[in-house]
Amino acid sequence: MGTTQLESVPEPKYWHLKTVLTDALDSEFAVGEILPNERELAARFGVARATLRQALEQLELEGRLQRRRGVGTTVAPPRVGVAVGDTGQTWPGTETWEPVDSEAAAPPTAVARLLDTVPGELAHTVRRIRRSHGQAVAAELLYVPARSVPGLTGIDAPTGPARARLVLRELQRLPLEGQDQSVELGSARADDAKELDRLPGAPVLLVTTRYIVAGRTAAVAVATYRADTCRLTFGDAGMQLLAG
Amino acid sequence: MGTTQLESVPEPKYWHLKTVLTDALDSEFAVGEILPNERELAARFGVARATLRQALEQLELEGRLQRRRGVGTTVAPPRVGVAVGDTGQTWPGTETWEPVDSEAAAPPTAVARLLDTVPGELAHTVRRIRRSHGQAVAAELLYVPARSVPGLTGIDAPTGPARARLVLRELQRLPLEGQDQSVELGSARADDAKELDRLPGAPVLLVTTRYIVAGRTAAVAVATYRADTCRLTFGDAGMQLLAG
DNA sequence: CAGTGGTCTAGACCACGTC
DNA sequence: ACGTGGTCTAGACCACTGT
Repeated sequence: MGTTQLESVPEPKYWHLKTVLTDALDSEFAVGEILPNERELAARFGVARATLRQALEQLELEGRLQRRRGVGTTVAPPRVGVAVGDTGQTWPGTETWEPVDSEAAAPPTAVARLLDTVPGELAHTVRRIRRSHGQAVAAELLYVPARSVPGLTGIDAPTGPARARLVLRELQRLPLEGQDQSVELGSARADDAKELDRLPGAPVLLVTTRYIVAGRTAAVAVATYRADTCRLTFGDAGMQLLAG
Repeated sequence: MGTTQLESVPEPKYWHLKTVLTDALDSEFAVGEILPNERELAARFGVARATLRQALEQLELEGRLQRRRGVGTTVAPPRVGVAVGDTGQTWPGTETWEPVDSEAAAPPTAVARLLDTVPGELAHTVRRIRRSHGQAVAAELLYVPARSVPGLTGIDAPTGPARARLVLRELQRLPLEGQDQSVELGSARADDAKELDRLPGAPVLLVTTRYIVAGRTAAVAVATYRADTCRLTFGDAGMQLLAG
């Protein structure tokens, strides 16, 4: 960079490093290429490894790098656009989401509030995975209160995907009126992290969807998207790719 | 916590610390309360300050804490829900967004691609701030290509908010057909960080909106929302609050 | 096994807000 | 001036992935 900005407000080293690396990534590296290891890079830039890591962390957060323990640091492909909004009046994703299993469990209190159930009340809890180009991009927990699927009261206890599909089939019978969504930043719980092939605590985008049937909340889904690789799209059509 | 889990897969200290602190925040602290300082907390938990900081960082990312240099660490209020989608066929926010200024500038190449202009071509670039309860929650750059506002060719060069309002008024004359949006994780540029009262590099949610008029992209907005304090809402109505 | 990134330590100094 | 969080260092060891 040409910014020799008089140091009146000295730029942190890791910040400057980040811009240097960003430029290098743009000009000298191809997607998938492996960078030199952290000790080498730190030495080359004359900083401590912790400082170098601070810069790498930000670049990973921005989706420019991908780091894997035991392997190395590679240049990440541009983020994938995944459609999350605008499914309109149809229940989402028999193709996009892959059922994993289902059980009766008490939803977190925040979800119970949305479902308008009493805390501690059980709900069918369906676990699903969303894949894109073979990679898992999101893990979801879909909470369906018993009142929404009365046909399932005396469930014959199949397990795994079969049971999940059973709940979903019952749910999809209902006439969906609309949905609410919200997006916020979070960190991956241990189980989600495992399925998304990330470390616990990795930054994720939490998408909470409230499905409305007959004026009430019939189900709530909390989906955990990998923040490093995903760009969530809402609206008419998938947007073209962005970068930087 | 009671998890004395055999250490077969030893939990990182900062992760365990985080859960301990989370529980403490839920039970023993009120919103706005000031925590003991980092050196004290680190000593109390018997870890190095860097390790303690790793836990605090995650909690800040999740919107549970707010840290300010020279002041201290406080317990954050629940995230604010801010409506970003579903403005329908109306141009957004004469009330929510406060115009700051405007100039003719070449948009970043990613934006130029969306606008379908040649790279380097100038566009009216309007800067706006969005406030919620007095706090700045988002900074936006709205790019309007000259072709969208032909009435503004020989602009008489007012400056600041006046000029911004001029461009907006002209834009809002157009019949809006629809919009596309995408959300991704980013880190705050220095100028945005300043207006959002955060440090450069702070985690933000980047919302890119494409405004469609007569089948074309009439304008593109890139809004930078504080990821720590905001929950973006899409759809029918603002969702009730969530926590955890 | 060697090499990678992930965690952790015990210090130091700096920038900022408040008093 | 003082106390806060922010940056930075130079080490150490651990967990994971590949060969």
